[in-house]
Amino acid sequence: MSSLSSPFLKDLQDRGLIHQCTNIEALDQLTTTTSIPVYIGFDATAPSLHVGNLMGIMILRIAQRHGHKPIVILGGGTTKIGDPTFKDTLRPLLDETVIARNINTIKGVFSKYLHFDKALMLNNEEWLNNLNYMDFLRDYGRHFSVNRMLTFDSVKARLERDQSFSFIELNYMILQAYDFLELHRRYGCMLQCGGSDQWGNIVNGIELTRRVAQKEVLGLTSPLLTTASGAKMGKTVSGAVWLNAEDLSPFNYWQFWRNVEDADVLKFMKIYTDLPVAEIELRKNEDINKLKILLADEATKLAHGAGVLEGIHESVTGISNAGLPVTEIPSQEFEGEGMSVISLLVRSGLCSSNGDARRLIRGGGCLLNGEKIMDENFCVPKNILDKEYSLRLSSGKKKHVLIQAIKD
RNA sequence: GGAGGGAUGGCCGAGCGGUCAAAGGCAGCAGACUGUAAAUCUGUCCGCGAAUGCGUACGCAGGUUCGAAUCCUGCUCCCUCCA
Repeated sequence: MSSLSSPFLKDLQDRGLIHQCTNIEALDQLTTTTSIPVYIGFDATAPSLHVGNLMGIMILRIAQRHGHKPIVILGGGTTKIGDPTFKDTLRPLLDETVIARNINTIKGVFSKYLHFDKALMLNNEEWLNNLNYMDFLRDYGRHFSVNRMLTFDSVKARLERDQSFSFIELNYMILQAYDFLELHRRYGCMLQCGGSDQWGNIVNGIELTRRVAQKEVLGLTSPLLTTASGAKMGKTVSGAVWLNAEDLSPFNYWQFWRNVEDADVLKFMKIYTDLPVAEIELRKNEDINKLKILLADEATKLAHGAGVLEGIHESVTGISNAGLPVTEIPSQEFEGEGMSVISLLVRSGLCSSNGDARRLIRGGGCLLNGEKIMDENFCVPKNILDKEYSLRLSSGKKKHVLIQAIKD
């Protein structure tokens, strides 16, 4: 890949977001001279998006910044089928109403990252639902070579598994290919992006468009990201790192970025923040913890708005508890004996069971307003609550919640 | 269609009538060190209980036995070899 002239592609390249392109010269020329619609598809299998989806979102954001037009496809139609790509088993087929509800909430997440006055969010159900099977087979099905489909790594991987690979799954890639063609027809879409695992699916769409519409559309994939220690991005054991405040508090989102491994900091800054690459390069020798805070701030700002940062900083430095996730407890529960810490740990979600809470306390990991609690049976008397009627409960030094007593 | 082998805790994997809530490893959680990093070390790691303990759990359903993850019967799913 010699020198690129398109600012958009240069930006992507500088940020390490380019893995493969079907025709980089053509794309470079196209994006240098004109503004094009760029599409990425997202699954609607969950009610929100998580950090694993964030790279795609950021690519669209960068595209928009350079004057191109992002098209977000929420795969309402394709989600009904389930992407078999590199999966070992058939995914459970999701109920339509669940998918519709998911799409609705996902829209909210997206609007934080893209300006939809100059971008589109579409549900591919719009065209997939009305397809007539016979017509579809005759008009499009004949352009797909099964021999060829079977050569794709994603399919090969699936065939090598012992479990059966059903026809419905083989159709996923056909429908995704059709999406691209349809987007080209309707909106002049020229480029589909995706993770490198989407290469085969993207190429199919390009070929279909060439055969049916005699147009050359393009594909660009990004590297599959793992953390320095090899874990998949955006997945932790306790679950996905969600981008919406309902599923993951801004404080915990911030903590996720704050605790990234040293080796990942610069890479993540380039991918997950708006900071100019030049500035990142300039600052790369600064204190690593300062950089992590910068990363956390910038990433959190995008997902939750700059407004949450002050509270988070105060919570982290101990000035206040303003940014902590809150667990409300009716104040009368503190009457009499007081409220048991074990119960507070469980109710706040810091621990998964009473036993878990007990173990935490035994291990010296439970703190109440910064004071280590060593007695498993400790009960919080009412007078410990400060004037705000609240207290800070912590599991270790990174996880904190605010226990808020409420009067009824 | 025939012959064998297998299914164990989030994952991998030992156990093959009692001492098994089930070795070991990984992942997780907390502690120590550091820097809210990595590596390392320590503890912990089904639920309830302060605890002796109790309840659930070794693919599913039954059975034998004082007692079963371990033996028997049937079922489901997987693997290997032969046709």
